[in-house]
Amino acid sequence: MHSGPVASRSADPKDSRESKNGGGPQLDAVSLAIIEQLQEDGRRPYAAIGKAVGLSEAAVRQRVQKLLDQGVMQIVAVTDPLTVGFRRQAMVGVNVEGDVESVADALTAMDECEYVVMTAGSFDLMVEIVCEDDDHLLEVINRRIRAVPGVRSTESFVYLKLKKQTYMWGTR
Amino acid sequence: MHSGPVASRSADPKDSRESKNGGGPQLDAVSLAIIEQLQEDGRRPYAAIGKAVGLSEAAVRQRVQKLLDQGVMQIVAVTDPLTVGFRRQAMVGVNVEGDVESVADALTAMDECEYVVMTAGSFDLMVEIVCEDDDHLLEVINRRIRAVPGVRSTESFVYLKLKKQTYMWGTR
DNA sequence: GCCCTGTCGTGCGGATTTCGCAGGAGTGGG
DNA sequence: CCCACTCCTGCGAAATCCGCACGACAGGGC
Repeated sequence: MHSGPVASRSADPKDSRESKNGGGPQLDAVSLAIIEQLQEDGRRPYAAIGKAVGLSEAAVRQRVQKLLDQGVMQIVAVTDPLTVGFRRQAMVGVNVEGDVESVADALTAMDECEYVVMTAGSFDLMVEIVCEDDDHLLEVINRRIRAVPGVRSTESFVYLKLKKQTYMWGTR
Repeated sequence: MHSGPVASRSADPKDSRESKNGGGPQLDAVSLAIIEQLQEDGRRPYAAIGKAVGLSEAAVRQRVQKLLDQGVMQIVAVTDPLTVGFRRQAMVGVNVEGDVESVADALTAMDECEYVVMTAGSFDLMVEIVCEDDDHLLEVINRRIRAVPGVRSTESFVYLKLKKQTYMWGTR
């Protein structure tokens, strides 16, 4: 009475690239199910998760720990920044001349950049900025981001109201 | 030997608007500190949090529960969608004629829209889309979003690579 | 074939944490 | 002054977390 099709484990021991981004280590169905459980409630007990996915409590615990260590997933509290005292946010589209990735790395290093993604389209990069007030936002966009070598131009979209924010990937 | 400046509690009993968005219920310093703890590790024990913020275990537990109930914060697992099998993502800028908020509500109702925000700038709305493949993405953008009444035009930015994704608001 | 190695799951205590409840302190209104 | 309300504390019972040892299974080298 174990589980059914458990642990096909396509993982290749030699091929353990934990690059945190890019292709990814290819999760099996059980790990996916565990992640779904934790997306519904990040504090759900391991035993309850085990019951839901057909694994023992200890096995779930080890898998979760590994997913955490590998950086595949993180369990965190998320909030509406406006509620927590960050009054100005913006999405910034960036156009780059030269190496896009090096610019992306420079932006990634900034604390105020909460989200950095390389895109196809009329922007090369999209960056989400979280600031305390207008002065702070102005400084980040006009002084810091535009000062990065390779940045040709930027366009800003100041947030007026956050309507939706979910983390239910895979739960559909 | 309690704590020092605890519980100034600016909360006004009459003024308990828990609108989930917008102004917000004005968190005090202690709740902020609790959130910071849980942003570092969503599974941190209440007792450890209590020690860090100068409160008893039970008090922390009650505060966390309230923050959860009010929708100020949620504790969840977050992942890189690419790792979890969602191979196509895009940010979509939307221009609206008429009531922006009703369009935003319509987009919010779509499962594939993971993030919806009203903005100032050359777009009225920015929407993040998470899809399984190109067909799926195409359908969501060209059929569903553009079919919403009031949508004048859209511009898409397909994700090539996610460079940064953090949840450390308030931890700075 | 055989052994060695590494990965993964299970079972089992003991320490820790969570949870529910009752009580006390502080505040504001009638 | 009393009442209603909110928030914090303390405590005991139940549930959970955590480390550890063992067995099962697959792959590589000899």
